[in-house]
Amino acid sequence: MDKKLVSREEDYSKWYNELVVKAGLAENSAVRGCMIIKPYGYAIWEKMQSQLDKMFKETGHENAYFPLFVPKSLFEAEEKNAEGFAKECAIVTHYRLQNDPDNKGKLRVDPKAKLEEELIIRPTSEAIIWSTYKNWIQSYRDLPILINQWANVVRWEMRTRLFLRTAEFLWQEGHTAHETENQAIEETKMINNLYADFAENFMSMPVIKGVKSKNETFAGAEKTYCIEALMQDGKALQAGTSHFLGQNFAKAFDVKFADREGKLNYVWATSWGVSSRLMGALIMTHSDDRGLVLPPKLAPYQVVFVPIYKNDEQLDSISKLVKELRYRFSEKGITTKFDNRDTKRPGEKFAQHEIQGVPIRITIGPKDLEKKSLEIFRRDSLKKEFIEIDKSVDHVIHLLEQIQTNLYSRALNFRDENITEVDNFEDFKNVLESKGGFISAHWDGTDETENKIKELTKATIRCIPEQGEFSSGKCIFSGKPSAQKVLFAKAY
RNA sequence: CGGGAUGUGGCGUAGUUCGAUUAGCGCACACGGCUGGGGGCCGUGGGGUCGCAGGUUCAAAUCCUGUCAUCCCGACCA
Repeated sequence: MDKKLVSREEDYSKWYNELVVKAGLAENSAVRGCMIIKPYGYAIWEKMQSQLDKMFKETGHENAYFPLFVPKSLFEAEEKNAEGFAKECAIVTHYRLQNDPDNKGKLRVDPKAKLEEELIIRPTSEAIIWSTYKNWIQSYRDLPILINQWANVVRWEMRTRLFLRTAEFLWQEGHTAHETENQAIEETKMINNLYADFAENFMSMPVIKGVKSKNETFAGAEKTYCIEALMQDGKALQAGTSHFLGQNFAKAFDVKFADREGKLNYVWATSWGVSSRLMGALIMTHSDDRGLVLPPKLAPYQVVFVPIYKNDEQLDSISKLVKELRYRFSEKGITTKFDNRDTKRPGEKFAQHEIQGVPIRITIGPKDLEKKSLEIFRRDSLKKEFIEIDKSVDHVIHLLEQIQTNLYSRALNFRDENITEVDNFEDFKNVLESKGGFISAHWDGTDETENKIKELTKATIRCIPEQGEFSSGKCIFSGKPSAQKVLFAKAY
């Protein structure tokens, strides 16, 4: 099979890029670091979006939309947040172009159109949102505010990678305001659990829930909760974060409310987000050498019908059957597509749907019509079977469930096999070099040790896990006492 | 911003060391036909002036200078 994609042993990033392009998910744009999301990729994103949106709404959140531009004075209000993002901001300084007198047919920036105050293109929206919340909140009766926004943000990254890191990306960001510290913390945790639920039950991607070390905590947050996933090349990927912001933004933007006793208090805040990076996570969790593998719950269509025919009469009778089947499938909530393009041959269609990760393919030809059966192919195991037409609907329902859980358990096995317990720094380095994956080890809790390990090995603390072993021990690097093991890994 | 590399039809490339036919090939594309149960076959055809600017030369994709862009490796990050 010389036509398959670059094999796993070869450069993983090349493999990843080729896959993204060949599957028709996205491509690089002419603008450096930016990405064009193609229809098929966007369809998957929309699936994720609508599911997450539903989950947010079920937990009491509403959608709203805030401006793309953040005046610099607002942006710098919360100092830590501003400092954290300053190095990667795109800035609007002018609002008009004019004909260039020295260069016919070209335009130039009109020097007279300089903005009095620069506008930052949001790298995240805390600033603009909290400057707004100030006006919305007077009393505890105005709380909580539970708002989510679907938006694009810009972070001027040095090095980019399709979906995983692009200069502009799509995401959702939740921004909530609460009466008490406890309520805000509960919200932060609830959202992190919601993200984990989404990752595991919809993306079939196992994640580890935990808290970030101080070093890795979001700029401006008190505490960052996260979900961490492991990719097939042994690198970790931060899949979602939920931040407890304390009163930092309330103080920076002077957002006070009258509490139940009539006293003025700063409100408590959270923010949380997942981005189009989840697309990258999805790809890097399940794909194989034939291409993308999609969990049925996120596939733009779950079943594709491919007809095989020699003449119009054959196609007609196949089409008739497909039409009926599609109707029966859609009654059961299964999404289908009939690939009756006359411009491609079956073999090419098979290959294309495999690259695109369609969970189930049903092939129908004259032989099947005769035998009243169908050829059903599942993408995850690459196995074919023949099923009687009358039993096909129930069978496909069952198969889709199986694929969904099979993908999860496959990924879970891989993940668990790649968590290594380590007791000393030598082993730590060896495992990191040879095997990769997560390394569970004791850490003394200091920034200093964390930075030193990062410097020496490029591994960072992905999270302090919520669950697992809590026995105390000695830090593998400094030998100082440690309360619990934390997870290290090289990360995207 | 530091280190390395590369720019040749839509994509991938050969040619560059050592200057010389009409810049070659594969894929893709278009047309015709055979086909059709895993990226099939045959034939025909269209499309490039070699990233850009300048220089050397009888002659430049090839040599020189400058410039722009992209990619990879670092630092930074969801």
